[in-house]
Amino acid sequence: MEPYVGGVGGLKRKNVVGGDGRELPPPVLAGFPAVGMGYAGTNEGECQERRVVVGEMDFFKTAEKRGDTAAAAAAGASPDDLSLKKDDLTINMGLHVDRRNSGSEESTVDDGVMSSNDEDHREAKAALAVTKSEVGRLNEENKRLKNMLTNVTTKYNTLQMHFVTLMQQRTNHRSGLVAHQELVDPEKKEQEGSQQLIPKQFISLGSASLQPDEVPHSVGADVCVPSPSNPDKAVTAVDYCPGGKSSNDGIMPLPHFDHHIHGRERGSSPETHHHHQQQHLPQSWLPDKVPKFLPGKGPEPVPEAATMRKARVSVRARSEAPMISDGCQWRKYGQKMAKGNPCPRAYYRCTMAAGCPVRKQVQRCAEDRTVLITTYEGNHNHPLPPAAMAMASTTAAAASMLLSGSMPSADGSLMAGSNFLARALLPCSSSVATISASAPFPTVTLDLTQTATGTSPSTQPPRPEPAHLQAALAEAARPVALPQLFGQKLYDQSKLSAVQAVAGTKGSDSGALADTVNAATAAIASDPNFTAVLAAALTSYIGGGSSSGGAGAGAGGSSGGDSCSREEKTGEQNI
DNA sequence: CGATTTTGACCGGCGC
DNA sequence: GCGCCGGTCAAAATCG
Repeated sequence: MEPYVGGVGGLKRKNVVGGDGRELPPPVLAGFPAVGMGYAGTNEGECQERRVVVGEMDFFKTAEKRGDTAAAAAAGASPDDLSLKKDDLTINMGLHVDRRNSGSEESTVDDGVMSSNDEDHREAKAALAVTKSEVGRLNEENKRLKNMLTNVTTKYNTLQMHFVTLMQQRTNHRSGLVAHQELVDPEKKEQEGSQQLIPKQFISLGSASLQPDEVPHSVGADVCVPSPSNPDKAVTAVDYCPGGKSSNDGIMPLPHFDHHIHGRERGSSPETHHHHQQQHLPQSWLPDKVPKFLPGKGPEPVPEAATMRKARVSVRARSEAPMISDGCQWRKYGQKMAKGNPCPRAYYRCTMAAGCPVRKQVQRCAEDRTVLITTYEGNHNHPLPPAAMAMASTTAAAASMLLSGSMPSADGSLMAGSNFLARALLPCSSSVATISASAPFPTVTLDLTQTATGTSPSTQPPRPEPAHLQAALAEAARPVALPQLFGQKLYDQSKLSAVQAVAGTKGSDSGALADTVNAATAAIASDPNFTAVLAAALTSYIGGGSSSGGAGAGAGGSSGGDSCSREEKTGEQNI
């Protein structure tokens, strides 16, 4: 074994040296440098590296700010039902804010009032009159919208309970080793679930003070995580509920999602294997984890190798900052030019704990370089700060879905319905989760960019009108749309973490998960950060869908983190 | 001085 | 077998 003789680093650098003595990367490389490199330009033309640290785009801080605004809007101004107006979009949506619209309105009125010209006065009065009538109309709309919001919230709660019921049923079946039957007859399951749509189960799930034997065993059983201190000891995720025993000083344990199933993974560097060992989980959790791959039942039995893939979660966000702040600490360990994208792809690994196997790739979208694509992979082996929980939960839930073997069906019915649901439930957001099945690794993409560019509603996907919303909810609640479900604990923790991240964390004794869920429900209207979490929940929800089997290993191509165009070619499906 | 970034080399998978 | 490609390594440089 020869010691590795790595590159010679700086000695071989051929880059131009900047005026400050620092080297400048080749122009193409400098396009959108990743973290720490400081990025001063706003587009590909301004690619010079400078040590002017613009700082990361703080995903959650931004969300919080917007949340305040959105909350104010919910209290007074109108969120304008489900067919939002421009201002509402700026409040609730994307990562960009365009306030020109509201500003221009005000200036119009002011200009009129200040004018000494009679005609201008008349115009100003007319404008004021119009404004007053507009205000009245908006107030009416406010009331109407509040009612609608209540409706949506109620129905969302209903869906949640629905989910919980199904989760428990599913688990009960699994415990009887008949999990696969749920695949065969999801409709029946759902009907049963409908009949048991009772708060009792909701409460039982949410109550952190339940006796151990009262807690449905399934609640935490789906997500077994190795204890950071003792990787060999699987800990159910329920142990991580803030209402539980865990005490943490602002650091929250994370939902764990392990996509590295027993010793196979692309790229087998020594270190990678090392991480594998750290993550090695008791085999007992496997069958439960991948019910889909029970032999001999599926229409297309998937080779075991196909299950041994990493799941990835890709987040697309519009940002001029070099990196989205997701609450974790990252260390850059590489940068490569990826084929088909002039922007370099940066590789980071989590440095919050030694040996944390989580990595992420950051890359600009080739088509729209304002879009930052962050792809997460792996599981943290350490607690996370609250700010990191939302993202981690999102990725965990999404990845868990993939890991569970639930791939999107080629039949788009479920997808269509859920997409509809997503848009209905997220009227202020267009976060769209997509699943790429043909990439080497199954990838969930959460697209948070869609409304950020267009301020014109006409350019947006049609927002559900009230009637449409009803239809969406109804469709989403169809029996066929509620198949075997996702890792329930992840689902719960998604919401949990969302609320905590949004509301600044209730603390370790926040208590009943039910409260959290309720708060999360309330958060729908007040904080766009919930978008990601609900997207995760939806993703998980979809994850229980059909079982068309793992897609093949695509040819060498990259997955979520790669260019937009390629991903679109890979037959991903909208949720 | 430790942590982080930079960057060419190395490695393994895959397609031809 | 060869080349391409994505991912990772690790020495050197840089930062705080």
